[in-house]
Amino acid sequence: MLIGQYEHTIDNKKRLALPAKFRGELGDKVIITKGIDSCLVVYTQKEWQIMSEKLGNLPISQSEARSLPRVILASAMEVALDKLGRILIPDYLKNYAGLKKSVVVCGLSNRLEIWDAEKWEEYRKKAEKGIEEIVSKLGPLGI
Amino acid sequence: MLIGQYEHTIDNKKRLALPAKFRGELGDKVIITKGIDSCLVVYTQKEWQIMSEKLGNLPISQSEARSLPRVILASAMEVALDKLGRILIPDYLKNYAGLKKSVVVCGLSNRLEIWDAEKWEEYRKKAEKGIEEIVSKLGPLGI
DNA sequence: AGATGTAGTGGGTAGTTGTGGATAAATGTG
DNA sequence: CACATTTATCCACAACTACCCACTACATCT
Repeated sequence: MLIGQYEHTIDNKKRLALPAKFRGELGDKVIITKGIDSCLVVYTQKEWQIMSEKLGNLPISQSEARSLPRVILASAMEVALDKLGRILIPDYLKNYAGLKKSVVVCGLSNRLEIWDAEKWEEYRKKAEKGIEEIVSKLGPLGI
Repeated sequence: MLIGQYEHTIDNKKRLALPAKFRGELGDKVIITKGIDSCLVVYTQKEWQIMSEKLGNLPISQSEARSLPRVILASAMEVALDKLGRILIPDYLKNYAGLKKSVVVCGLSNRLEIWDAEKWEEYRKKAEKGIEEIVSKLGPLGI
């Protein structure tokens, strides 16, 4: 299971080292694409399979339902890990997520998300406030 | 059953020995994550499984559906116990809980909590006062 | 009380990881 | 076709981590 967060840097060749803990699960090729909230998403080949099937089976009546797979699929890229577990992030994705030097790689059980470090901090702070309420309600109920 | 509290120290390599009494139940890998009230929570792999399934079934809004797993999963870390039952506490968790050298490890039946020793003292004093009230309310309910 | 065993703490060493750079192949351009 | 710029492969360093073992304190047992 992919969990945890790691702060890594994109070097001057646009390379990003994926956390060593994840490598076993990731294999030697991954799919990287746009995520929601201006982050990037990294799927294993297997998870991508599942994901793209889901996207293909969306009801096509709504216009959003058509645009979502277009954006996600068209943005996707298969990238290989080099011998040291680094991937190359294409410019258009790097720009989309506003990645600078310092980024955060988060494990989300079946996929990774890549955030610009500052953006992540911001997002996390906001999200944690809302979540504490939810969790504190759930706590006594058995979690 | 994980019960009791132990005061342990984090050595200069960020290692924390988990109480020997708990080791059998914990196995060789645990999940450590943020808790409420600036403490850390340690789950066994099994308990984490249960926990994450519950999270999946929460009735929540769209934006929460994204932020909740992000924050919860990203905050968590799978850490292995070394041969002497110690775990390595990642920096971001150590900072979150304000852990210094001396910490308190509490058993809470299905999980552990890790507190900075001073914070725990403070919290305990406050909580014990409140408990009298709570108990007096719960008493008639059969606890 | 002394011996024995276990637990908590501390440290040394070897291996791994993250980062940066060097060199070779590939691509595009004038 | 030659050149410049980009892309890929390889290697080097420093920092960190994992693994191993040693020491001390406390508890237990004889």
